[in-house]
Amino acid sequence: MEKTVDWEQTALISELNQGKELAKQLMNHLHSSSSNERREFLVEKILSCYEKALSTLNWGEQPKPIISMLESPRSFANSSQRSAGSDQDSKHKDVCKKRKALPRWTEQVKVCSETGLEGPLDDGYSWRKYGQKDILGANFPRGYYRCTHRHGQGCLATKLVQRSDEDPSVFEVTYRGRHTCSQSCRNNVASAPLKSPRLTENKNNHHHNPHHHTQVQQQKYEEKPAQEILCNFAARLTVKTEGLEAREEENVDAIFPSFSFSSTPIGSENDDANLFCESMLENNFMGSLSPTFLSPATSESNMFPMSPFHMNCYGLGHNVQTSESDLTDIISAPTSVTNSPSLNLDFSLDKVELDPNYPFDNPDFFSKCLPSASPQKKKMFSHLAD
DNA sequence: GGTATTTGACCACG
DNA sequence: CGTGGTCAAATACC
Repeated sequence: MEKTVDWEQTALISELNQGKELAKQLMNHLHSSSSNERREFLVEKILSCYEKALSTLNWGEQPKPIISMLESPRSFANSSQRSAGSDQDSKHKDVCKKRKALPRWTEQVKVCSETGLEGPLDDGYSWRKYGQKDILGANFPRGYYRCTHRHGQGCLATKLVQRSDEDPSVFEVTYRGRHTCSQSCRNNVASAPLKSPRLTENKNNHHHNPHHHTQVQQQKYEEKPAQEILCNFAARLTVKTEGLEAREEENVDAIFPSFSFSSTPIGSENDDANLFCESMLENNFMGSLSPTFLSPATSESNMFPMSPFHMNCYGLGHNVQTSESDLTDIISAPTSVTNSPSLNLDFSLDKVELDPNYPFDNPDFFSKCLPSASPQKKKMFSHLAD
């Protein structure tokens, strides 16, 4: 428990420091010719920082329903073992009780509401929706997705997508289980035809959904070129590891290599790194990584030795701090450790355990992985690659 | 016709 | 018994 307290304090300090630095950044942007979008983004991040800090202080007092629900995993229907039709009576008898054993983590994916971008973004994997449920206390229904290759390859990865009540432009995506399928991440990362599951808000919910997004908007979204959508994907992405019970299968330390959980203020010298993270997000790059980083067993996993970097960008100290205990105790925290992209921006690429073979110096890298990055950012990446 | 989504029903858990 | 998670038939889409 002391660890938790220490961590809380660290997280709190980090968030507050971060808020301060972001405010400074914002001040600079006020004097420059920065776009309103950039300013709004900073404001949003600042608000988020303080929100997180406050939430940290309130730990255990007012757990969000959505988070606390994660504490009580339900039965796990191992559908691959289920037979249809005649076997109805026993169909749940052989339910695997080990759902809890599956690694879980949550991402908060923020999208620009004004872009008409709706629904969870493509994360590099193909998902098939298998259910939708109105959740008590939530304004929006929760969507249930499983890997398309469940039957073909027995991939048990699933995810839950819950639109945030507080900020409808935020989707909480809870991944569960890792991909054992061999679907190619790289294809999806590079030219991800943005999958657009149908709106999760539906007729059951429109009565309390003031925005009342309809199929029309959905259509608009679907017709948008992926690049444009990605460009509009102003992003906030949080990854919360919700359970590391998978330790029984793999060494967590190996999954989460050491990284700093620093509260080093973000100076101007870190702007590059900041932009780097941002750009990764804008191109949905991180989203593609996330399902991967807990999937070292997947043959594709080595494609993205970026996980530590990912965590450095988004402050996943949480995971390491709590890897020894059942994280479900921690998960009841009202919010994530942080969803602030710049928490740990004092990294250097040396620190990060990047695969030396990772093709940063490959000209194709930017065109393939960062198709919509601006020339300036691409240039900046080149600089970082050096 | 194959594949994906919707949706009501069922089930397990607390 | 209420709730979240899943199934599977019906439906929609390509």
